[in-house]
Amino acid sequence: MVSIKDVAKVAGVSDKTVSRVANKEPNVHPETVEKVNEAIRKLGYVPNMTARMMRSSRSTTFGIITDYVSTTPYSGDIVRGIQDWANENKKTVLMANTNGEAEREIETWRTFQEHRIQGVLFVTMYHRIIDPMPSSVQIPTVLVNSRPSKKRNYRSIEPDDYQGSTDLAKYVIQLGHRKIGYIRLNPALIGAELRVDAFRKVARDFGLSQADLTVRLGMEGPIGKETNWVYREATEMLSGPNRPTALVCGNDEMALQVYLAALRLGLRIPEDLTIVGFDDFKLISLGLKPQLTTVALPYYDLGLKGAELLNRILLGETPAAKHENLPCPLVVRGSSSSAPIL
Amino acid sequence: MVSIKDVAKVAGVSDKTVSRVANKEPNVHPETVEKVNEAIRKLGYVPNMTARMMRSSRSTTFGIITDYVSTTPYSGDIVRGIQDWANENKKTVLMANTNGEAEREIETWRTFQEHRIQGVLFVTMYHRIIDPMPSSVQIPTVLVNSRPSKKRNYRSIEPDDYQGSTDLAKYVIQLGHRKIGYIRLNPALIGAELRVDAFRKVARDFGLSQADLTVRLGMEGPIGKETNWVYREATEMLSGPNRPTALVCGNDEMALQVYLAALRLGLRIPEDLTIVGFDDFKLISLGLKPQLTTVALPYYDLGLKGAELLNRILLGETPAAKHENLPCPLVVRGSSSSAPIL
DNA sequence: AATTGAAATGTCGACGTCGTCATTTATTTT
DNA sequence: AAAATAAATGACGACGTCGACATTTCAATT
Repeated sequence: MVSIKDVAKVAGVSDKTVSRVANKEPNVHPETVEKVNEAIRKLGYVPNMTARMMRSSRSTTFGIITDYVSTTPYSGDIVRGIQDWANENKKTVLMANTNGEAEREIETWRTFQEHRIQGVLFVTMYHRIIDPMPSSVQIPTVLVNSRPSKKRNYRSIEPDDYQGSTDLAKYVIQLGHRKIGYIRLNPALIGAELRVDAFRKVARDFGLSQADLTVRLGMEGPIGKETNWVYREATEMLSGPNRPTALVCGNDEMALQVYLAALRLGLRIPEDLTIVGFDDFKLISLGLKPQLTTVALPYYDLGLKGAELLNRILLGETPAAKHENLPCPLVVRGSSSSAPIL
Repeated sequence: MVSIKDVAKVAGVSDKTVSRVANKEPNVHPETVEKVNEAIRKLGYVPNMTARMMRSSRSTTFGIITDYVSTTPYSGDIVRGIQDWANENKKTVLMANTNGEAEREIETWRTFQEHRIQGVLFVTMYHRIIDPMPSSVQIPTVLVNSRPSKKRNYRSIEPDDYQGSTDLAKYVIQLGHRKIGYIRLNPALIGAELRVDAFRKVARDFGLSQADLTVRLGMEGPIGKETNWVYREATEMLSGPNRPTALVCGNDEMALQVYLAALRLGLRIPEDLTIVGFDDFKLISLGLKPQLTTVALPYYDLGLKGAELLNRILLGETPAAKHENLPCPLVVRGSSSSAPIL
């Protein structure tokens, strides 16, 4: 591999001068710069990061630890957000996946330490509470899409499920719907709780009675292996004599089930029934006919801001908030309309 | 940061001996090993990869270059496959995403060179023909999920769309279906061509006439921004007097549209109509009711085998085939059944 | 006890880069 | 033209590790 010394020899200068040129330091004669660059080009010299890091004993690499990448589609967007930020800011990204296994997580922290990375972005695929790194490892870390358990002291970037659900609720209720069904997510997820709480709150604020908002459980069991009651619940709710005019789903996956149930029952969307989801999984939300009104999870921004936050921390700044919430924008599409006038 | 020398001092041995212990070299006195390990534990010493790499001037890092991660869900499984292999084999993974932009790709190759990575896995999210790295860069590279244009000389790992589609066709035809509709993918994708060709071939082999298999175009236009005719086409095909008893979809996304169209028309699945897809995007294939019979894309294995292949190449082996195809297994679920007897 | 071979440990330097400081060369000032 | 200052360049070593080789210690053999 061609080194700075090879370049120096060819350019007829000292290695230090080549170093200067490579790092665009001032006080190098323009002619020398030209000569050196010529040699660099000729030899195809590329600086050796490894040596650089060693010399300066600080790296420019971020580590990403993910848990269950495969289960949630699009969660890869978090990673993409990080990468884009990294690219913009001349950082490199080392990645590892734990599959949710503790042993792998420990190995990963170790590997990251060996590589002397600057900091870690701990990315979970569900918005949930976690407790990373029980070991003695001391690498600056930011949690992305999850909240640290109280005993730990990490900063985090999370989606604002509460705000998203609030906006969604207002939207649906302001469309005039008064009989609303809500099929909720697995209680194991933070988002589930936040979403249903927000919706209930808004319903109350708008004067809906207990009976106007029916909440049913759509999924339960351990994450990744839950049992799915959505189709059954939806069919049941929609078959009754006093059926809701709007069905709100804990997420888009559920909304798909609800579509199928509704169509099977001969209901037209949105004329007879308004359906809304949450997450904006494009595969579903854009694939459905009509397309789904839903709330988008800011995956990409979560990654982007997470990286940015980590960087600020590394720079010694101490950002105010412990947990930053990113907005979940409401995306109105064709599956929702005014409540039918009775 | 604590170095090998600090450990040496505490353990009362030379740095070299610590090195030996750290690398589990033979011929170190058991007592010494114990003493050194004690010191390592006490000081929390973690070997410095950077220095190791420099010393031995070879890294243990693979680079991954991806293009459009976000557009295809689950394609992240390719990356997961690579990571799992890497983890198993003590390699680290450096990642970068190009978003399909040439400039970013060039930057990425450069960065990877700076890091002196061993080799690159070039991962595309669609099965298509590409031409990476027009520059002079010379890093061993394996293409994953895509095929290099002829002029280039890369090895690749690809899904066997043809085999998958062949199996699917046989399955559907052996169920007794004789009037079959096929809604095909964007011609811009290799998979599209392979899938439809295989299906046609099998139909011919089984003695179906030209009229028995109707192929329609479901999507066209530039990748990522195509226009979608699927719902319209499906509705049209299924409304006719002589409608097919089975509808084959270029992928699962299309199958979703077909479900919606069929349900709207009051058709029962699978009693009245068999629907099959391709890809096995779980969000759809498991979300549909009944669940979708489809062909699974071996994303995870693509990554795993890709990493393995790259490693073999780095070890100096010269694997026989230029392009390795991985099987796409047929996954039979509830959306398919025997053709109704007329 | 002397000899021999193996086992255990140590010394030294180099990998590629760049910070520190020294030296040379060019430019400005008096 | 000499002195003072600034600009340009170079020599050297250290970052942490481990390969090559040297030396010391120990156990086995005669």
